[in-house]
Amino acid sequence: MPKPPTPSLTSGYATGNATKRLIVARAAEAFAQKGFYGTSLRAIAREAGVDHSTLLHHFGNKVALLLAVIEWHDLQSTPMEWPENIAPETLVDGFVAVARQNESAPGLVNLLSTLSAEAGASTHPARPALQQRHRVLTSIIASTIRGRRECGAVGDDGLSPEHCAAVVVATWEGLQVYSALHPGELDVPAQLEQTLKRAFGLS
Amino acid sequence: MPKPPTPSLTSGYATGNATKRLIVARAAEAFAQKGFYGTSLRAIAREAGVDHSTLLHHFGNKVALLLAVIEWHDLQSTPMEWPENIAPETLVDGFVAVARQNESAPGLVNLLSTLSAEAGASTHPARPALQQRHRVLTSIIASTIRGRRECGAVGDDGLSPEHCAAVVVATWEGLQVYSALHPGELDVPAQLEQTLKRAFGLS
DNA sequence: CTCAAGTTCCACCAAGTGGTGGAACTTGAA
DNA sequence: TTCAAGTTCCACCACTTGGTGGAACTTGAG
Repeated sequence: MPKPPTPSLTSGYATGNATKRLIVARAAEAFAQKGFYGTSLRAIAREAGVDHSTLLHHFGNKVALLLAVIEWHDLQSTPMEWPENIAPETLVDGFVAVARQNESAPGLVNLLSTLSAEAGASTHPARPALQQRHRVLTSIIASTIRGRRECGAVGDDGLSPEHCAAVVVATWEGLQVYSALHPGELDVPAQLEQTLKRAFGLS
Repeated sequence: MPKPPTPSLTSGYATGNATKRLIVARAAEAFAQKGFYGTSLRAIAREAGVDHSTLLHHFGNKVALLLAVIEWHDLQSTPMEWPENIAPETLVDGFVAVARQNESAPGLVNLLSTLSAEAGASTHPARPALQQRHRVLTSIIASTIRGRRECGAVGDDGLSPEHCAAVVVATWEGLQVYSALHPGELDVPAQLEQTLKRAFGLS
C-alpha cells in the first residue's frame, strides 16, 4: 500500500473515516489561526491525538489536506441548497442566516479569510479552489441581480451583474476580517443584509 | 555589543541604514506572499543578499522585524498628511488616489491583507499594531461623517459614525483581498469612491 | 475463522527554523 | 591616524519541518 490518494472522506472502514473527520476538523482550526504555511502537520496531529504520519497516510500530503479542509468547510457552512431561481428576499434571508451562524464559529470564518488573503499570492496551492468558491457565490448573486434588473426593480449602473456581485462578496469578506480584528465593533449580519438589499433594490 | 534594540530606521552609519532599508523592503514582499508565520528569516536574508544573522543583528528578532515592516508600509502608502478638518471631497480624492497607487504595488496591499487576516487570531504579534492602524483610519472617516451629519448632508441611520467608518474600512480591505484573488475583475478605486461618497452623502 | 485491506505508530531522514557567540572588517568622529 | 562603535558573516545550537518505510495491529467481507 504505497499511497492512497483518498479523494473522498468516506471509505469502507469506520475507524478510518472517524479519524479522517477528526483530522480535518482540527486542521481547519489550525489553518484558521496560523494560515497554511504557518501550520505544521505535527501541530494538527497533536491536536487530533494521532501521529503526524497517520495524517499523511490519509491525505498524502499537506496540500491535499488543505483542499479537503476547504471542501469540508463548504459543506459545513452551506447547510441548505440554493434552488435555481430563488426569490431575492429568500436569498437575503439565507445569506444573513449563514452570516449569523458564522458568528458562533469564528475559527471557520478566520480559516477562509486567512486563506483568501494568502491566496492573493499567485503560487498559493488553494488559489484555484478559493477562486472557484467565490465564483459559485458570485454567480448566484449575479443571476439574482440580473433578474431584478429585468423586472426593473434595480437600475443598471453601467456595471455588469457579475461585477456588482463581486463587490457584494468582497464586502462580506471584508466585514468578516474586520470583525475578527475588532470583535464586537461590527454587526456583520446586519451590514451584509443592508449590502444585499441595496444590490437587489429591496426596501 | 550584546543587543541593539534599534527602534528607529536611522543611526549614524550609512551602510547600516542602507541594508536596514533593504531588509525591510524584502521582508515586506516576503510577508506579503506567505504571511508572518510562513516566512523565514533566512528567506528574507537570501533575497536581501545578506546572512540571516545580519538581519537579527539589526532588528533583534522576527516580531520586531514585522513591526518595522508595518511601520515602513504606513510611511510608504500614506504619502500626504491628512489635515484636521479636511473637506469630504478632498478626503475622497485622497483615499481614491491611495487606492489607485496601491494598484501598482500589489505586494504591499497583500502584505496588510494577509497580516490583517492572520491577526484575526488573538495571539498574532502584529494584532495591536494593525488594530491601531485601523483606528487611525476609522477615526478620520468617522469625524468626517459626524461633520456631514451635523450639517444635514447625510442622515442618521441609527449607527454611530465610528460604526459606519468601520464598515467603509472593512469594505475597502475586502475589495483589495477580492481583487488580489481575482485580478482585473474589480475596479477597486472606483468602488471605494462610491462607498465613500455614499457614506459622506456626496452626489 | 480467514485473511487481504486498511489503519496506526515508531524510527528515521535531509532540510529548514529562530537564535547565539565571536572573529574579522568597516565606518566615522576626534 | 587612532580607535571605539557599528557592521557583517561564519559556525554552531537545539528544535521543527514535510515526508518515507516498515512493523504491529484492527477491521470487516467471505
